[in-house]
Amino acid sequence: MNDAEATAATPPAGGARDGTVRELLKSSGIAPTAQRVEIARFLFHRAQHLSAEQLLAGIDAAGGRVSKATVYNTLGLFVRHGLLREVLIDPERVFYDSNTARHHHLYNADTGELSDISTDDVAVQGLPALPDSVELEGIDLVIRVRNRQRD
Amino acid sequence: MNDAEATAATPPAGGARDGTVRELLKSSGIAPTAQRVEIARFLFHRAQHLSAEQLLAGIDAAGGRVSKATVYNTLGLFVRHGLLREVLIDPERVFYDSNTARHHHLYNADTGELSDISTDDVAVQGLPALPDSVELEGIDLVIRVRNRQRD
DNA sequence: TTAATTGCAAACATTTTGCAGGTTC
DNA sequence: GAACCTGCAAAATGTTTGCAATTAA
Repeated sequence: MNDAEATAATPPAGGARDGTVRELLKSSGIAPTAQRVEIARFLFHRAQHLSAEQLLAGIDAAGGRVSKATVYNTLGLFVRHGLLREVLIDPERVFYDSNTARHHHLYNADTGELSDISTDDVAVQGLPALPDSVELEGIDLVIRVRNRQRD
Repeated sequence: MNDAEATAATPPAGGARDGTVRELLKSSGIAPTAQRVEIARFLFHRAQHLSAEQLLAGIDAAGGRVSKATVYNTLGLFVRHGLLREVLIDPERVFYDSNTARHHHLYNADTGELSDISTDDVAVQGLPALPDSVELEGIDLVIRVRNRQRD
């Protein structure tokens, strides 16, 4: 029910905009089809957090024409290729973060507002030594807050 | 498809076991119905991470008789009363952590194994000053790893 | 006996899938 | 023209809800 909205903090990882998007995709080993370019343009224009539905609606509103299946396919593809980061904050839906630089999140459960926190401000201390059998995939830090006043 | 399994690290928050569960519920302002006691016994017997489905299956296997609706109702109730903590790690389903003491998580995306990390080992440094309008609800730190070797 | 709780089944929302038609190199 | 993509609609989850029957204080 909450509307998670992006609060840009740092520029998009790839720094890709407009025509450059095609290059970004190619250099990531992704065939730059019309739909993928459309989606990438929308996503990487600025750092933001979007659900699949929000993305689809946004592209629609911008006059784009991409099917739901392709949106899901493409989001998964971008995540696998490291262009996008999944953010699991709301059990109802997955959010996709077009800022892939290392950073953390501040989430207001009441407003649904999701904002970035730089690792300069908040850091994780004392990472455990990982067994040789595994490798670090990522560190997800979410600071959850809510508006003051009890139920 | 992964099976998230618990790796106990610290004893259950309430330290409740057997008959004491009834007291735990009462002192939390929860009417101790047969089903809730059943669920609480199962959950708080030890620190663990369970999905709703796993909980239901576990109770079933133990000879208990609780409906799916009641499982979901009760999990939500326990979370609202602070007896349980939601863990959002897998977009497919919510996990519930019966260890409500402050701690972090280590998640192996390949095996689905989820284990606790003490705040003595890994700590978050430099919490931002929060505006007066909000209060801290919690800090979720997940260290994601996967087995070595590429796709 | 009045309010709260349970269980069933149906309803929901998000995400995935099968497959026919298109596109690309 | 062979492999890959797209879009539609249907299917597959996990979770919630409506409501009648049951239980509890």
